Amino acid sequence: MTNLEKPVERRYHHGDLRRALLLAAEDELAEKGIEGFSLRGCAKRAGVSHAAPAHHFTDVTGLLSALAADGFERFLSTTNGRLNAAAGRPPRERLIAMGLGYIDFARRNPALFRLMFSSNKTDPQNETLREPAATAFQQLVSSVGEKTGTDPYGSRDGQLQVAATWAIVHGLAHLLLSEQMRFLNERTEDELEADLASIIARVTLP
Amino acid sequence: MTNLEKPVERRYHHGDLRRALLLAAEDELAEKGIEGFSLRGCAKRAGVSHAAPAHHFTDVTGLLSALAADGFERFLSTTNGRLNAAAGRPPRERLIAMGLGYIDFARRNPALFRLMFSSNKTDPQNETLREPAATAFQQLVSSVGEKTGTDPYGSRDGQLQVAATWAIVHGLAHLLLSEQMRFLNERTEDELEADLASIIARVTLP
DNA sequence: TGTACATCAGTGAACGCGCGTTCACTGATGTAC
DNA sequence: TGTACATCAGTGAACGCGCGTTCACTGATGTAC
Repeated sequence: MTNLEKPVERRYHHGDLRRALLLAAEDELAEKGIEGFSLRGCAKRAGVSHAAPAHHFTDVTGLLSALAADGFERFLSTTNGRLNAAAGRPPRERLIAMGLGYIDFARRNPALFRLMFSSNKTDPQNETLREPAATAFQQLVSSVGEKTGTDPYGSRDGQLQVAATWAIVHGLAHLLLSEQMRFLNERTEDELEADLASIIARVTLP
Repeated sequence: MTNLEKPVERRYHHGDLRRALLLAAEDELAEKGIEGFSLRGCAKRAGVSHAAPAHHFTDVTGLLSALAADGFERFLSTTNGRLNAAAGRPPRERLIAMGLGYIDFARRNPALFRLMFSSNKTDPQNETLREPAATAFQQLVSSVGEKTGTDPYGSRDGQLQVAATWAIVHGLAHLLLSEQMRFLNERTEDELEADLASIIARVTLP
């Protein structure tokens, strides 16, 4: 029996515990929510003693910040995917597509979304978190700029356009997550997508 | 020394502990946030043993639900105040004024706002919570109806108009609370009010 | 290729902490007569 | 007006729990020679 045939389990060293812990943390977060999240729970999911995470993340905040950073990267790839899928369409349509991707991400990863955008459990100073978050914001600014043909930073109106776009999309995401707008939550997937697009369109007008 | 001159402190019975606990809970929430909130902390603030709250609220969820219900009532009076202050103005302006009240409430009571709208620490089935929450929603629907001159429930477009208004205002509130849109958070109060109005206006067009 | 050794990644017991809840109790209040 | 008594609102000790963190340790890995 060669080493290759040996079962992976029961090795003293994990191999890639950092990655495994991030995956475990995401499961933990999805199941328990931010409020029920615990480091010990993550270690258990990763099949490792509860003191092990300290070797990879200094503390809970470190782990959650890393998870949020990871979330922003996936968030970016979701919105980027929508932008690319709409390549060639008018900038306004691409902006709406990106907004739908934003909402889609929030609905698929509700707890992670809350961690990224409304939690005080991450460390906003953390460089590995700041950078992807800033990139995500920059993508939005670029898309608005592409649509208006100007640099949104350059004018008050440009800034307001960015804010309005972000706000409506962000608001829709939160409302859907908290299930507080019954007639929106009761729509079928297809109706919902169409309606969300129609709502976002109100803000992206000229 | 008559009883009236006696200090209020040190009475075995509190008199109005229920109310005192709600006030204490609000302080606790504001200082510790939802995640750091504890029943014992509330009891301590109210100057009462930590087992006392059980006589008025069955458990933490009960206390937080009552607090959220109270929040919705104050929320309503804030938005109502804005509506009244704009009495006589065109419906569209009144709708915008209400939206500004919505955001103002969120900024003045950030933790309470999160408790009301994004928390799973309240009991949504709780009747005393459901009723004021529904009333708040109904107020929004009415204001939109007043503006369009129709019953928003009656048409898809009416529903979308309600959703869009709520979403943009809700999104702005969340973005301001999480301080994730720098150029918005950096504005002065007056600039901010004007800009928020301008953003909301984009959605309330015809 | 073999050996010595430093470094690294994990273990598991122990710590102190604050939490929500339970419980027998006690002091105050209100009501019936 | 006085008394007996039920009910109510608060006390404080005790419970068990899960948490994050610390610590001495051990087993595996990688590197220098």
